Amino acid sequence: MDVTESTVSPSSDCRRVSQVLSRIGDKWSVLVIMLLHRGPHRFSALKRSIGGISQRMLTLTLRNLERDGLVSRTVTPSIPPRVDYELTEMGRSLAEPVKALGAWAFQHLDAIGAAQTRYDGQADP
Amino acid sequence: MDVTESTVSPSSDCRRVSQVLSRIGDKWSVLVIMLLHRGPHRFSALKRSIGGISQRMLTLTLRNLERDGLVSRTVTPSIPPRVDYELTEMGRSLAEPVKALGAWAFQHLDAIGAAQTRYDGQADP
DNA sequence: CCGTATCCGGTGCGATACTG
DNA sequence: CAGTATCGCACCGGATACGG
Repeated sequence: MDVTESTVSPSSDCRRVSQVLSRIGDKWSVLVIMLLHRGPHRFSALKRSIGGISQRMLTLTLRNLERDGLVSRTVTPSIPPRVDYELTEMGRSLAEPVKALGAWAFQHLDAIGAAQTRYDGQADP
Repeated sequence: MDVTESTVSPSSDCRRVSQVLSRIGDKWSVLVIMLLHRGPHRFSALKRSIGGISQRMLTLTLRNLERDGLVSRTVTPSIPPRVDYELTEMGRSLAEPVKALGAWAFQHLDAIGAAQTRYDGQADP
């Protein structure tokens, strides 16, 4: 199905799309996805790689991603226990557009910064 | 510069990228961008097209996008006043990766929905 | 090691009312 | 028409402590 044209989404779909996008919009999901895109990671490896995330938010983020079918969670019941997270096929396919967006953001970092300073400069002082 | 590989972003850039992505993550920005991608719109036209947005959030969203240099705001001082919003060049370039993401979301709506039901089904009841 | 439970401050966002 | 101002709540997310 071609989404780029002809499909004027009915409002219900529109809201559902927004919900999906809000997932990638929350604070940590994108970081987690990008890390997992390099391969499977353990919980603590993710926690270490992402500086400044609380374990609460990491578990919540991973739960949501798992619920959406984007990451898989495999428990190895040893002592101490070991849990590995990995992108599913769908998760890997999501990584592509996300990477494109990340690349765009990176390329326009300074342009955006300049625009902000310009905007703030003519109002604040 | 090639972002897709070899560039292990230093943490400062990483946070700035996250900030940019948080813009597209907030509730209305993407909708506004997609609407403006079809051409310039007046304030009230945007408000009408997006069902359920308060005028407060519309102004805030537009202000932020303007501050980032993504949309331009042109005032026609008539009575009643008229304000048109339009994507800048940078805004149009952002629309492309955003459309890709939107297309992905649309394509995977049912897969995600199914995954969620499956996940909820084996835990809740 | 991997989580869950609880508390609590910051803020995103809607509702409403008022200006130019 | 296109905003700004104010209030109020819900909820996100950090800190901390505890359990398997």
